[in-house]
Amino acid sequence: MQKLKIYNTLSRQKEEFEPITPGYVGMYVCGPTVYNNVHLGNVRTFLTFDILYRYLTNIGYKVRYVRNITDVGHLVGDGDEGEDKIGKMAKLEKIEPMEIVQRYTNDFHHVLEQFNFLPPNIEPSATGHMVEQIEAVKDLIDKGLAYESNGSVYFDINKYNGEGNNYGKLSGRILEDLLNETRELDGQAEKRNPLDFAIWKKAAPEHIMQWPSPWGMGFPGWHLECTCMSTKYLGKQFDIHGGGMDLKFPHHECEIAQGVGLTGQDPVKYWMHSNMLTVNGQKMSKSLGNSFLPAELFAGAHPLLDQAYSPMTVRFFMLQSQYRSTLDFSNDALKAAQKAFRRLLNGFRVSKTLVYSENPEVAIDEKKKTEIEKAIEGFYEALNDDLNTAVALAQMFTMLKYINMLYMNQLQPAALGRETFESLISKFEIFFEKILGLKEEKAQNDEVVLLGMLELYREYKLNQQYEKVDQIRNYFKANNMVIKDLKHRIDWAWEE
RNA sequence: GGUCCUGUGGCCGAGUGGCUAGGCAGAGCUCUGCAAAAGCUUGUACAGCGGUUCGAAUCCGCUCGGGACCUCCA
Repeated sequence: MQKLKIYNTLSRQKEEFEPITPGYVGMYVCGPTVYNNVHLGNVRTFLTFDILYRYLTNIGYKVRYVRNITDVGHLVGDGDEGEDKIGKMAKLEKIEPMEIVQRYTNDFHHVLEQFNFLPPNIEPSATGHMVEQIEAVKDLIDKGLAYESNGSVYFDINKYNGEGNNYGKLSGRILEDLLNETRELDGQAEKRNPLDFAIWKKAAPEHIMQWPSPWGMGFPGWHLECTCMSTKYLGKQFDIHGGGMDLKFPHHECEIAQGVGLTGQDPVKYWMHSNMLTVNGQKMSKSLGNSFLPAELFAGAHPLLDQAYSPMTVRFFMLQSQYRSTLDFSNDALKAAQKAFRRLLNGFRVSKTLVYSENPEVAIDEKKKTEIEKAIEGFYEALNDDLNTAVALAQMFTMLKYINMLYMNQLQPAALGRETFESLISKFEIFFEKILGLKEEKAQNDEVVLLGMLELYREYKLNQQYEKVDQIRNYFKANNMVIKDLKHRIDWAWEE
């Protein structure tokens, strides 16, 4: 088994990954709040964990990957007041909240599919775990770590820390500092301490998403769902919890507090946070208005883009950086990525055609052989080093060079020996397809090539070269297509 | 204001005490009917100033620039 090292936000250093149960990995990733379209920044986070999931699986772990859908409880605006995001959209569009949820869940799935992300093993939703969340609130009240106030229930930070815990340990916050910087927000009066966070919120009568509870009609606090769903499916303690940097505080901090409060145990062994995607050096975010929707990118329909970029180009582009670094999004960078990806893709296509042949005349080229073996090993080493996909790709380009040489007949397979040759080909394909999750994309405009064929057809016909004409017709026929030779134009159609 | 991250060649982006990252772009060569593709060669890069060290892009200090979190955000 590969020795994987992961940067753990909790310890602020790279740690050797050792699962709680040997051979098995439980991993939880905070999914989207489905109140509008996912943007490219969101995609980067899910890509990070897609790579992790693929890699863990590939090196032999049995992985249970849970990624939630937040469909209630995430509030608009600051603090613990404000409307529910989904409720707000539903009101604006005058449709059922569940219609909002369904629409953007579909969009989310569609986008992730385009980027070739593997689906998680379990994709639970907050509204589907209302019972668990209410039970958790009750439990926290029973344990004295939460209190009811005016129909809402808050987590008691002072009480929690008084029991020897450390709220703030994940994000490196100090309670006093946090207190000093607390702004005046509505609804603070209900809390014993401004830092206390809602685990259950009373719903105003006009609030469209609400459930009955021992504290009246209301809805769960945002942080609670992840605690309930992660522990339900992965256990009181599980291996990896991931999400974007911006969830570190307060979301993940609160999850730890809730988890510890409920079970007395730290819920997560390794916390992983992927960094932000930036545009002109600034974080891409919905509120800043500088976010790109995947669909805009694929169509090139955005003022900051001067052409369209395919999903795999973008995937490749993101893989060129390490997940803990910010990544800046620009036309130049994307164009470079497009070219590089296509080069790699051509190598992938070509690799499938390469066949080993013995040749006793050809001596083994030890230098090349060693370089290939080092590249293969280097690929694993790179991913083992906290998923350094940038370095892993660099190894792929070394492998690509030899694949191209073989393809161009600049290098004899026998010069590598059967073993190295075969491992070059098979590893390259596994790395490309299975671990990095790249794939061939059909040309969007194969129609253009078709029209070129028809143009040739027209010319041959004009020159009465009927042999060629028939040949072209046969190509079409072999693909269930026919050429329609009309008076005013030449066209093709599916054979009926 | 507090906490933290960051500044790498024309562009993107790894690295983090001594060993060529890589990609894109540029230049030259080989191959080639022409091209393309492919291969080869080619870059005195590490914000500035000082310090530690036999040796620093890498560690320390200061200065300047950029960013994140502290409030919804992946």
